[in-house]
Amino acid sequence: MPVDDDRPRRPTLDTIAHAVGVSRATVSNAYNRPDQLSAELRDRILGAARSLGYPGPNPVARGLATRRAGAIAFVVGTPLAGAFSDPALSVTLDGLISTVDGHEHSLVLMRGERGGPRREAVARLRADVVVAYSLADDVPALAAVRRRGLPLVVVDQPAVPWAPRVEIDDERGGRLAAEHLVALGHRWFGVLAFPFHPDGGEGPADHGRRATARYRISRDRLTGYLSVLAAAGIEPGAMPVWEAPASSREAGRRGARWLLTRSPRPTALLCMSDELALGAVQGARHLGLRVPEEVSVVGFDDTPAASGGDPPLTTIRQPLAEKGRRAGELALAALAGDHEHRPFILPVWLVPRATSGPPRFPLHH
Amino acid sequence: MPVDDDRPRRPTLDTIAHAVGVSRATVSNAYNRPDQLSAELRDRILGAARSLGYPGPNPVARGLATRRAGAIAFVVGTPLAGAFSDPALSVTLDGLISTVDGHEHSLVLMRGERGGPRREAVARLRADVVVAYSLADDVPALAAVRRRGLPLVVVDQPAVPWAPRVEIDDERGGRLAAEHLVALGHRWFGVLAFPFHPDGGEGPADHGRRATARYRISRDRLTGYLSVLAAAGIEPGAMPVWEAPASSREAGRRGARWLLTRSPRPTALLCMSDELALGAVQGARHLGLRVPEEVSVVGFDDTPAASGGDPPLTTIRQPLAEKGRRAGELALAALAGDHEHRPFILPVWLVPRATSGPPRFPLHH
DNA sequence: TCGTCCGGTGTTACCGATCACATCGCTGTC
DNA sequence: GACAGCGATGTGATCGGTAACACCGGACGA
Repeated sequence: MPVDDDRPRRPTLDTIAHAVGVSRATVSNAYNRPDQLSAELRDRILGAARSLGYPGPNPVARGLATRRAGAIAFVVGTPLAGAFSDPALSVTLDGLISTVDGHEHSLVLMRGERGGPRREAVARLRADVVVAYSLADDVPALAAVRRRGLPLVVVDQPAVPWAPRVEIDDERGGRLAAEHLVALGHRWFGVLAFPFHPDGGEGPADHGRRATARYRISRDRLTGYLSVLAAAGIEPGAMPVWEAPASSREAGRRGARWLLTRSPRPTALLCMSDELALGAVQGARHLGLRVPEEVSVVGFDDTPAASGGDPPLTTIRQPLAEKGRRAGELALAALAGDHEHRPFILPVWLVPRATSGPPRFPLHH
Repeated sequence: MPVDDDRPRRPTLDTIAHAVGVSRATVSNAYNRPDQLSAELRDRILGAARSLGYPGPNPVARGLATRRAGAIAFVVGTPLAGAFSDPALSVTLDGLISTVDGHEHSLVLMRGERGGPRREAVARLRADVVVAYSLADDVPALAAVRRRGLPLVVVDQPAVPWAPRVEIDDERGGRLAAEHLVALGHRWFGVLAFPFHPDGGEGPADHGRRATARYRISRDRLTGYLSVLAAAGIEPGAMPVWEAPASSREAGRRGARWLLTRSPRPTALLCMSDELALGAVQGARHLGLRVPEEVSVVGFDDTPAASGGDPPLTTIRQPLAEKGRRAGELALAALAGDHEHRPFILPVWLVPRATSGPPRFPLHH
């Protein structure tokens, strides 16, 4: 790629230095260390810069000299499009950006295809620290991050022993949801699950697929559900589990349609996200089932759509925005050389709303 | 900020060059121009790099040498948090990222506070081109972009004469929505509008505020609405217009609550986004009004939530993903030195669904 | 047999800054 | 009155690459 020198060369520090008759370092100081020179000279320099159209020190060159890219990378594993349509991600990202922005760092986004972000994209990444969000365990890109010597901060996933992380107790979240429904008297359940493997698979997930899951979150939430059901004397082996390919309403509708046509029909659906749950509510209605009279639905996350929905969704709340903020703080800390490895575990709560209630026939069949 | 040299220096091109006994340029070629050296030597170099833990050419240094930051900046004007919660943005951004990703460019995000992105953040921006999304006209940050000599691509807003842009015919969209409702027999309207000014104001918008609007989109859509109503002989002066501070359901609910308590009560609500419209539907229901029997609601955008909602929303469709993709193409083109200034205007359609119908009393009063 | 072309590699000059340190002219002090 | 101290500026090395071009030896054509 030849540099196209047809466009006029833009002014640099040198241009200004010559014009004012001082050294390059002094011009640099005018921008970066105002206390190092007299106010009068500084004004002269800045004035000359303005009239010469110099926009300030080139950030890339500065980056080389300071050996900092001046950016933090946010890496999403979600396949292809649609990543940003996930409100859980939106809210988390928003918390993150609100923390790092202003601290002279910008945010660069890197997305992955199926199987995670590309290794070579990591090699080209201009960033000082990487925040990984919702990646499968052991994606090759992470090895590339380590190879580059970049600090890594993990949100939820993947499980990386050498990286600080912020997460919630997903198993506890699962238990809270299941306990709520068991307490209401439900005995027949269906699970609308996150992906277990990064292969885009959709459909009923058998035991083998669940056991080898490469997403810790899906594993933990499912474990939470099952432990409660087992304790309540419910045979977990027979419980239908639908693996959705993504956290979207459309996927939730499809899953619910399958789950609610099993026999015996579940009276309660445990969903791993609010989007899936919202889709499940729609799916149930399409089947002519009333929520919560005939089917209870419990989500996960408590996104804005959950409380604003119709009906408002019973769900497990996790502090999404705070998760983003904490991740930002950890990233900033890593940049400052603070290598804290203690995971940050945020709380979860049950938020009962209008999509859960006692089953119509407490003793189904 | 002193460079912390306590951490061991990482290998560079020189390290590898010395180890293999070739020149720096040859190592560089091994990565960037495989055809410039023998395959055997290339393998030896790459092998040495691997065993020495060299992660490949430093992207920042490469950026300085090639005079490219290797990134495109996406600048959002939306105040503070919540930007990513807007599905219209999500979809557009996704289209954009899917285009530029893979072309050796990453995406850096810059958000603004009230009043737009900060000028100084623009000065520090490591990017080769800027994509501005939904900014008010004349925000100071744009002057900074120009000062830096960065190409600019505009999506929808702001109106910048020297920048290529992609947009829709917003006035036509407004007309389509209004014509649909007029044809159904409506005579009493309310408008749920986007912000007219970047001051976070919320409430009824009088004529003065509307006339000085700094958001072209809000201006044009409103003009579209009003032109149709005027043609139908409806006095536009009396029509209530609520200015929402953001495109969110919560804001929509609040606006609808005010609009639907005017007298005479509007039988139809023209909303500038689907999120506002979805909120309006909820607001109407809270007031005990049935949609569409007692209130018709028409949105704008046709986001996934519009079709998946309950009830499905009558709306104006615009090709959001394509907008993002086109913006990406324009950005890539600008990078390649192609300075095309013809605006890219995408089509809009009316999508009638379940939230619009004839008014209960065609001749109100 | 000699000149030329060509693939492969080294040379050298940047790219546009930052930073540690040297230098310079004053002022204040004993 | 000499010297230390200090604020203000200049010097020179460096950050880690890229790219144009020079150079070198062997193959090939005349």
